[in-house]
Amino acid sequence: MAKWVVGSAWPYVNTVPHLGNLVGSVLSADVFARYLRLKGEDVLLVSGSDEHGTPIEVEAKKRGVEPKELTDKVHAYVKKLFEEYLISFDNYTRTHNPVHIKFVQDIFMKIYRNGYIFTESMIMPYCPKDKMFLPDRFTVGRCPYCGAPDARGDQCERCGKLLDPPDLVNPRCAFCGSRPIWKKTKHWFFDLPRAAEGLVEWLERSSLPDNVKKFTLNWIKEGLTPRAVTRDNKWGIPAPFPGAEGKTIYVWFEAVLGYLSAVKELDEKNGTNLFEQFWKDTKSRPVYFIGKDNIPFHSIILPALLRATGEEYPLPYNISATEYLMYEGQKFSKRRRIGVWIDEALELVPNPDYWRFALIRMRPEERDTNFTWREFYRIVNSELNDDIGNFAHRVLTFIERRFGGSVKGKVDEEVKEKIRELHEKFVEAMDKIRLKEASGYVLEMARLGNKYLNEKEPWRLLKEGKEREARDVLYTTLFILREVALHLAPFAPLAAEKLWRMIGEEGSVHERGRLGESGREPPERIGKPEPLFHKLPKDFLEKVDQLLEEARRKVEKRRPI
RNA sequence: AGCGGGGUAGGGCAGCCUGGUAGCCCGCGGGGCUCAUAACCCCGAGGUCGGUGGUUCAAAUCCACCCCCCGCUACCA
Repeated sequence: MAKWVVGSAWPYVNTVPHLGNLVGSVLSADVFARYLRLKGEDVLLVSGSDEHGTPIEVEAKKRGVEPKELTDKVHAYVKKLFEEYLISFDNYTRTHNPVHIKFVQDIFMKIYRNGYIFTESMIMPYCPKDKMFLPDRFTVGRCPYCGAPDARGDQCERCGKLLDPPDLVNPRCAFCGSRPIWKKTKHWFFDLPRAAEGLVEWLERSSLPDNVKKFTLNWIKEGLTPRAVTRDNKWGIPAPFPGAEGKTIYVWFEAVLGYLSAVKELDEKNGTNLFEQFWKDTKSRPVYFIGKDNIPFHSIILPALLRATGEEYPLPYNISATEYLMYEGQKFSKRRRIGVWIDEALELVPNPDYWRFALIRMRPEERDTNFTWREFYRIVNSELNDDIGNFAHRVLTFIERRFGGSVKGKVDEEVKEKIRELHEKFVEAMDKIRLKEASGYVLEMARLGNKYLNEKEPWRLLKEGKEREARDVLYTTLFILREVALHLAPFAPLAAEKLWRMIGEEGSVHERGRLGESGREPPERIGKPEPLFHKLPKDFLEKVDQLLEEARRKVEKRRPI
């Protein structure tokens, strides 16, 4: 039995996550973690709010509150939302917690002592009025190429040219508009090229997915360079290096360490010894769920950081980097209000199973995919409700009405064999983290059941007095239903549990190791049949824009940001 | 601009690595069944696989160039 640390990218709390964020990281990680538990593996699912960095500091400043005050609220809000989506975190924590802060400082001091940190001086724009160094994008001015008046220091949005702050004509501070001065500052750099030595060999031999492997190898081929790990921000983790007072650790270099500190935090809370078991054993298996923009931080930088401590940590066992979910053909955009945010989604359609299943069915595993309402409607109404829900209902009501709720017979061998094949395909896909593909096999099970029922026509058998044959047929479809519940569990936990009870099973379908019971015969006595799902109304597609507007208005009142 | 990923029936996607009658779901047309939440099952129509050129007996699949979309490109997370 392996030890798995399943980590999902840490949501940055300057905003509420949208559906694309959800499917790319947290939801996918949860589905995978649930699958592993179902297989009987030892799993820790961890993530948390990424709350340091300039954008938060700026937002807090704008509101006249302390950054902590702001992130307290957003963290609580987002954490509750993930609970509503039934994300089964073992620890959903935050980067501004004492355990993480100390852990990060310890790690960086080890790296420092091992000689992977050096300093370099640089000249940066500094706003005398706000008393802070200005990150590139917070210095604005006239673009030297196209003359746009509000070009940012990193790039001109009008002509797309990449800039450096000194290029700007009449530069000014993005917050107060005053003219920045150029001031010398010192930063601490991480010697990534040295720390990453040997990682190429690991990568080439690793079984990481093609997109991650290729991207990373290419990234390395283009040449690794030392990266600045300190910032002149106030809001963040104080850099522990001698002489670095007033500096903080760049968020990217500390948030990824949260996968480790989150486990440490569990130990401190519960007096357990999980960190040793899950993080200090090189045979344990860290798996990360991230978006495609995030690959090198997980495939290179985190491993290099850990390696530079001189201690032994497991390398990434797998990294599932999804492409992007688009919204009706466009990019999700907070500013332009394009898309659906996770609080609005539940306000609009309150059942988390519907969103979970639909999002996994649209999961951008190989390429960008498109969230469309039409597709959402199709998945909920036709896949969940008709194929699965109605199959369950027709089987169970038939057993209730014609057999008084109890049936026992012989399970069709051919069906058993087909289910076994689907189960194997399911496991294979899941192991490769092809969650969308795996969800398809659950549907195939239900379709197999529907087809079997249509072909065998037990209602006709009863009329012809062939009661024993009818019993065999119904017991066989009950067998299929049991498999549907089992395999649906990671995707739609509520419905799977309900179905599990309705077929008369004991305990919870989510019990550890339950997937190993695939192929067993179902109980004889069923529970009370009830519809598993309900369709979205026929006029849903015509009304959805209006409904979304209403949901958005409601949700915005309680949103902290 | 450079690098990476992608462009396959009306919609959503798989196939491409390991060339050889183009596949799945929805929608549409026809039929069947009546146990079921007007659900289910079967049959059918619909694609010159972004464009051009090349390699090959044979290309969605390999190569080159072009067009469009997405991401990354060191202080934005």
